[in-house]
Amino acid sequence: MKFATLHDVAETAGVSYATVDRVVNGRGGVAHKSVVRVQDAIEKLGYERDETAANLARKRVYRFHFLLPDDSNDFFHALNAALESHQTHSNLLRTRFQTTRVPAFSEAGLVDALDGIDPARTDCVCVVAFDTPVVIAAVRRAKARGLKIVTLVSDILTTERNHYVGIDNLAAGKTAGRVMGLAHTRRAGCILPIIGANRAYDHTQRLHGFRALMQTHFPAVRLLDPVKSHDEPATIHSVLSDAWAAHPDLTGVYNIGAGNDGLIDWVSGIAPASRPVMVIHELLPSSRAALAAGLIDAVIDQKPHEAIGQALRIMRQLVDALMVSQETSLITPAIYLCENLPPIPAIPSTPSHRIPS
Amino acid sequence: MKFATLHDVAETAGVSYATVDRVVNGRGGVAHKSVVRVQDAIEKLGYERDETAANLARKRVYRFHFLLPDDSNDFFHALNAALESHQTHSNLLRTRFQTTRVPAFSEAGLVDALDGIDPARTDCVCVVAFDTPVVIAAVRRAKARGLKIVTLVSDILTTERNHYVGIDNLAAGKTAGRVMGLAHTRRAGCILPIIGANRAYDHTQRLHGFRALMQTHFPAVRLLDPVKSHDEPATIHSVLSDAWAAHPDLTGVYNIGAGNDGLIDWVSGIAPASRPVMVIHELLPSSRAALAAGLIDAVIDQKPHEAIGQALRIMRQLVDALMVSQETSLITPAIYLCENLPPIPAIPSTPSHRIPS
DNA sequence: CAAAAAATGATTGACGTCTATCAAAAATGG
DNA sequence: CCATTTTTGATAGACGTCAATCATTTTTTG
Repeated sequence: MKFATLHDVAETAGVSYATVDRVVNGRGGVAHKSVVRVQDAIEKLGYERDETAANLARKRVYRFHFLLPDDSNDFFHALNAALESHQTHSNLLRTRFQTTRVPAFSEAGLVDALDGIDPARTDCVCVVAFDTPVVIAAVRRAKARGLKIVTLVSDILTTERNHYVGIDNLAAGKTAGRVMGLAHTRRAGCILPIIGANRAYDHTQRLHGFRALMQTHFPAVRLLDPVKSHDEPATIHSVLSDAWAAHPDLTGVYNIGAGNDGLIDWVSGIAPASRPVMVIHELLPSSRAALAAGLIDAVIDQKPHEAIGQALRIMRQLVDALMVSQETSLITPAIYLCENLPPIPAIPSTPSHRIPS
Repeated sequence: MKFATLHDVAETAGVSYATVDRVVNGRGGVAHKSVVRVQDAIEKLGYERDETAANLARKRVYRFHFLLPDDSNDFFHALNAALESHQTHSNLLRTRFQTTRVPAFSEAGLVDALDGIDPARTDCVCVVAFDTPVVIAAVRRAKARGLKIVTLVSDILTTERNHYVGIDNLAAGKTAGRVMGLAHTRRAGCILPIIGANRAYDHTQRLHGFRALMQTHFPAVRLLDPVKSHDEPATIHSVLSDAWAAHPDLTGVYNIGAGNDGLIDWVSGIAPASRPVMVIHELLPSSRAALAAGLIDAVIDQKPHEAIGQALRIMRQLVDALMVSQETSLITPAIYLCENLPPIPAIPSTPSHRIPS
């Protein structure tokens, strides 16, 4: 039941270890018949390279640098938590992390951070970028220095980064629409979409998806014009009060952006029997609690943990230089109702070495 | 930017490597002050054990044996596929798999398979068991031989296995209920639950959750008595035809068990505008296609891939003997609508060694 | 203070792979 | 057949940890 080693392969192939090494590592200078014999032996023994030993010998270490917005935005908190969770669980994979908080929405801050990354101590950068010429130029400089760039959550000009891991905002909006539509099966209604700002590309994408789906599949439901919230709880609260007064027939609210605390605050003052169907984004402590309490109906979540995991996988592949296809990995959104809330992740705190008792 | 090694720790602690080793591996016989110095050095250097080197040195190999029902049931196919997917991706973790197909519903077959597992070549068994005295006795014998036992999907007497990884069927039923309820927001309705058989514990659990949720939160919706399908497509088809004839006001169908092909077949003959809301279980090729085609509304999925992943994690922990708490890990169900279908997993086929071109 | 016990040091050979070097053998060409 | 070239063999030192041994030093105890 032991694993076959390269030495075993050499023995059953009837060649030396050196030859086997030349074959499996593609060093060339091996006669065809020897290649065949080695491959046959590998096949026969079911040999699988022990990647851990290989990485140990190669001294390969993945050095990743994350640039995350230093935003009060809940979602980035969740993203950060996801990153930390992955950090503690990925010591198996010889990965070193560095994280820099970049002032939110600061072009200069992002550019500075990018320019400050030393390719001598970093292999790959994962950045929540935005698509402006200045940032793109900084990304290009970083790539010229030999760094690999993965954009996260928010993409830039396709040709300049190596990969994008993100959220399929169109699908997210459509999913929200489908949930909302489900709640309007065989009945008319009136829905208020709330958007952070028109300039937020991801928000317009979601709105677009939401609208498209509602219009094709639920034409009996009336969509109000989206109102802007600037992602601020207080604004959302007042926006909702106004809308509720102006449209007594309101049957649904879809908050596309952040600031859900204001929404939750508002809805907790509405009679449950008559409150509109509430669909929001991002599963966070507050939205989770509101969902569990029955104040809102559905949360569309971007699965930050999965996004980070995906990013890490791709970053490793980039460093290993076995990255050819796919330039973008889209995360499909999850739907949470109050009955399928995932367990609250336990606090890691796993020392990698045993402390004697 | 290099990683600190145990030798580095020894040096900065001013002790020998041997002492450091004794500390971090808890071998005892170390003076308190030395322990402190080592711990301080670890802290100072930010040392983290290189698990890959440790596992290499330990020659630790996880040898897992899976006993899965050899059922035509779609779900077990999915489970099997998930297992295979994990197999190809987990060569990093020094894990050896063995899988035995056990004749479905055959107590004797399961017992034979369990008794046939040699503890000399297996560390941990993952089994889809059922809770009968004979099976429990076999599990007890296996444990007595030194094997660790993880039950999957279907649990047995709690005290006899080491861990249960499974599906929270109550939550699954409630989730289905919530989805169905959402589709009956502010309107009455009439729903037909279809069950495989009363004796299937998981089915009754789901039904229970479904009922409880509907009755408390959607009292205006009438629940018909559940009809039995024996999980057979043909039966489901005829059951649906009958119900549709008997209850022209039917607004929802919840199929708790398998046999969805019959359901899909039936629904494709109904006018989309008047068809009931269809909620079913398990995302499989056929149900996925039906969802995408708009023939059904929601699929509640048990995430077999995650379940297997969870089982593997726990099995490793059991073998490492760092398993104390938790006796059961419940998987929360996922909700799939046609807009948030996950990408179809790519075919792996990753040779672990490079083949020269 | 001597004897026993406890703690520490020094060292070594795995584990499976990578990488490199040097010598030896086999195939090739003229 | 000799001189090249190509292909192979043999070997050794990493990588970071585990596990074990044996010798030595320090501390404790009576």
